[in-house]
Amino acid sequence: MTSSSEHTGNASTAAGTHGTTPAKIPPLVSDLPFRYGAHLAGDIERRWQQTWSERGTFNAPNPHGPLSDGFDQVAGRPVFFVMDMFPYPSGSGLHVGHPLGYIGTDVFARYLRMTGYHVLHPFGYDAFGLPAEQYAINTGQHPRVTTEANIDNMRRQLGRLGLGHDTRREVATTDVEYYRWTQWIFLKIFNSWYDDEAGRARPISELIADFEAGTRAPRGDANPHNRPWSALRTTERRQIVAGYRLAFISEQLVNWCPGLGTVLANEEVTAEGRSDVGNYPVFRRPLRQWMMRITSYADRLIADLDLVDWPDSIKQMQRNWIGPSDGATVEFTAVGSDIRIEVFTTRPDTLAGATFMVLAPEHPLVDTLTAQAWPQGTPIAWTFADGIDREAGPGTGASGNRPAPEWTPRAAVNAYREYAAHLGDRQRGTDEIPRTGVFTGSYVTNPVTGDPIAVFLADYVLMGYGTGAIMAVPAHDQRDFSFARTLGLPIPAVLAPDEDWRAEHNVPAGAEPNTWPVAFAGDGEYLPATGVGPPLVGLSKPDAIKSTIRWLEDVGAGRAARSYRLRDWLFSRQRYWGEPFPIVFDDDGLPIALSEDLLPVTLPEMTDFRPSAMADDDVNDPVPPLARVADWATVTLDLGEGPKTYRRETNTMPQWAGSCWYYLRYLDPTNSERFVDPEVERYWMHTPDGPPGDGGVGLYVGGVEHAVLHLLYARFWHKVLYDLGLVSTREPFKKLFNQGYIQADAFTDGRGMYVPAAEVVRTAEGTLRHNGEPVNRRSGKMGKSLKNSVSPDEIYDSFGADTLRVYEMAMGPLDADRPWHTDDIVGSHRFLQRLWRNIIDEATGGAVVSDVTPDAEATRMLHRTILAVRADYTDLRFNTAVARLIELTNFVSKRYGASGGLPRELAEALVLMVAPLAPHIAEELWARLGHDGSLAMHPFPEADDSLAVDPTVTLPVQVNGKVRFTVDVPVDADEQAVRDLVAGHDEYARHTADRTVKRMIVIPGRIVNIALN
RNA sequence: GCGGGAGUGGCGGAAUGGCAGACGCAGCAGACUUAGGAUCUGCCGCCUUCGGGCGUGGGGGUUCAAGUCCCCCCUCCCGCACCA
Repeated sequence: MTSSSEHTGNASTAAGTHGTTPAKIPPLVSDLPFRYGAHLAGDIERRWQQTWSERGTFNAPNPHGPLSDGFDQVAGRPVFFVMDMFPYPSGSGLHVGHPLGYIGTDVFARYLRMTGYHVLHPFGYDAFGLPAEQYAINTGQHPRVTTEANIDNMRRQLGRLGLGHDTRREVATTDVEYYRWTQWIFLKIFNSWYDDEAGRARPISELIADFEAGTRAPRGDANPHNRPWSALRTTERRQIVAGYRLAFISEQLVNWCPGLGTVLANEEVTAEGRSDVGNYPVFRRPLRQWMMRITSYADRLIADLDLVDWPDSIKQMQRNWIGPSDGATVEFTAVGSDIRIEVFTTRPDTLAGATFMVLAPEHPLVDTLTAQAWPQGTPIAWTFADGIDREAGPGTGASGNRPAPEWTPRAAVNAYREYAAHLGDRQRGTDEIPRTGVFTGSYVTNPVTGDPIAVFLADYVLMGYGTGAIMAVPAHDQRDFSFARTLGLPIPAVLAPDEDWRAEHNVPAGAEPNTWPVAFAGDGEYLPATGVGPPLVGLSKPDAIKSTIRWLEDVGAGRAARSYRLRDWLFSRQRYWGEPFPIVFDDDGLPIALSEDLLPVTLPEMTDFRPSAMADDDVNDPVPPLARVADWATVTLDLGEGPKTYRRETNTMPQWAGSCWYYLRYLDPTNSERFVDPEVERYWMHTPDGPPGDGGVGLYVGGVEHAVLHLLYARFWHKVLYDLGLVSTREPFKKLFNQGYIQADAFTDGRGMYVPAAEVVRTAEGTLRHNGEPVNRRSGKMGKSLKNSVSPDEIYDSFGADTLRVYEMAMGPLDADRPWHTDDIVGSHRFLQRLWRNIIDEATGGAVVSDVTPDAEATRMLHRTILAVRADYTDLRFNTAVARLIELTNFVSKRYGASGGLPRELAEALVLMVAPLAPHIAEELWARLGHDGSLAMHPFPEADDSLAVDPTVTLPVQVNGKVRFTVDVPVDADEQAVRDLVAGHDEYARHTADRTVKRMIVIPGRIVNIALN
């Protein structure tokens, strides 16, 4: 799961005295052998990491099966599954921004263990896909080699952070034993169909059984043969069934990226029409590709967002991405033939104003509809709308504005389709986009008015949305309006604009719509209409829509419909480094699923695995690298009909496939019989008290960049698995949390190129320079492209991993972006140093604690801190937890620093509370305080509410809302006692002299406010 | 344009409607020091005639009391964007 979106900008965030990246900070040295510094921290951290590893401290036993050793000791505990979005093993290693979320989940998981939970916290690597393959190509190595090396490096860097993962469960999506199950799940999806009536996926065998039994007939659009099932040939039947599968091959207009040599999903293409990976141009072209029918789940993907505890912003992004809109389909019949064209509209109420129709250039009926000759009186403008190259096209004619005789509708349509296919970048713009299009020479009949209306092709109608055709109502839709203006089409009004709109656009009442500056898209009064449509005058918009839909259904010209922005998921890639499909083809070209016992289909070794280079305008079908492995691409198998030669599918699965289900494999990573044991799955994924089907990963932390990619795909797969009874919860991730990004100053030179931030120096005059040249500072997400990365290794060496952990948690709320300042880390280091010095004699290394009972104030401080820190950890507010712990540490060092050491009770509570944040130093202190073993499972300190309260409280006294003085009152003083005390105070007399006291408000334990006139 | 989020000291950030600025960095003063980028102590929003006044993007409002709730506006960030 790779992020490639860098967000830069906001140069002002880093203004001020901070910001320059300092030279490397040498480790702090000291004569005292047991002073807590980088050296000692490194020593402590190495030892404890080794101890945890040897003892398997963070191994979480399963209820049964191979990983169940030690389950008896945790049986009966509440269960919690904490998970990070696994990384793609980048070649450039980690920077300090990467582990932010990993530290967060580790702190949380460690806290949960100390509060009695049985915690599963695994980790893994998302190692297939474009970024890994591009890296391998760039370095001239095999992706398996680079991937393994990168994983090793990341494991080492993360290992030094002391993350408490159950390392036995580590998975990489590229492991054969992992991707065999990815292929297995693909087969489950391939062998399923969506039963709209049941509202769920079902095995394809049940559909076939229905067809066989005659209890269900194939849908009309799935059965072009128009014969009953019993009369169909085997190939025809297979074709029909293929049209139902959730994974299917389809010729679609896809995003073709010659630069990467592969097609891409919509989600992988930027708004600028370029690839998310590599920023290459992307073109639309029709290709036969694997698709996944995610659109069948559109409603459930929206509805079930109500089941999960996710940030509202992410839920909203998913809703927007799925983008449901309600309306109707309306059928128009062609004039002079019985061809029927279906359009989708959200405004059936404006049907009477539809004066033309527009098809997407790729619409399948275009050829059929294109006329032989231009109808009499066709305006010249309709025959070559802007966009067709007049210089090159045959339509220019000698005079330059009159079509030549050979400029037929066919020629115009073909020229326009050619033009539309080569539109690269999506044009942006907020206002007017130049409208282009061409007349097909055909007319259809408006079912309400009975008028013939012209059918155009225009690129503003998209094949992928609705039906790929629209009825154009220029008076009430801005796009149709500007198209009508360009081509001189009529613009009759269905609704009268309201006064506000007329005033805003300076339109007099009753003005002709073709004098309006823009279309009126708002709500207004319906005008009396001619024709046979339903009466709408006086109705509200929703009622008019309902009324029209009822009318359409009555006359058989349409029905209510819902359309989605979401497209089906383009699931194949013409690349090497991905999961091979468990699919072969026979002579009739229909896909055949391999049986489960033929899994895994392993990726063949290739020395030249690069995608076939293709020019931007090459219209040949791309040849995937696997197609070049001849002895792999064809295979002889016995699939029940005796040994036959088959052609393998040579595309590979997209990067997202492996990440769609890895959370399930963590649960049972060594299972060779199943993708996950059902009992183990229920144990970890189930929410004990929730409704049936409720549950999911207890906490899932990752970046916001996956809001509509991974998180949508994974939910889709999970729902298919749920429908098939293979998992027990409706949603995969119960709670989602998005950690922020670490920002860092970046610097550009005079040419606007980034220069390495580490080499920028601040001169004596305060200007920033690189190699003597002045540079500009801006801020952006830390990363290679901005040349502002800081490696965690540098920080480990200068301060230790515990300091880095505390710093990253203290910087701010976990979900907020925050700027990295190496200068600030020293504060976190000082905190740990002070904690250490409070307990350890820096000369001898021995613990110095006393057996005295903490005094009342210290006890109060301790119990208040326990209360606050527990709440902070529970709610992932680690920044305020750190602040509380620093406060307590500072307090006890002042109170007990000069005496014979901290009271043991205080020291131990402090160590235990710090442990989730800074586990190595905490373990070391715990050991030096005389304890055997790890504190990882030691109960977290409990607060006693009664000890946390102060017997007297200082109440602020406000006069007219401003604090003027304070009074000390017993904590249990009643309101009257407080009143008397305040009224008798000297300051009271001073502030109320010459004034009338209107009221005195006493909020016991909180505040007093005196309201004067 | 549509949808979402955020504006608090020099900086990062705290504040169930109840003392705005916890905690950290930076800064200032002092102690200990050959030394300090170590440690310790204190100060640290702005203005001030030292009474106090002003302060959470701007303007209104509700309230005894508003960073917090309501209305209007401004700026910035993120997502989507010809989706009929």
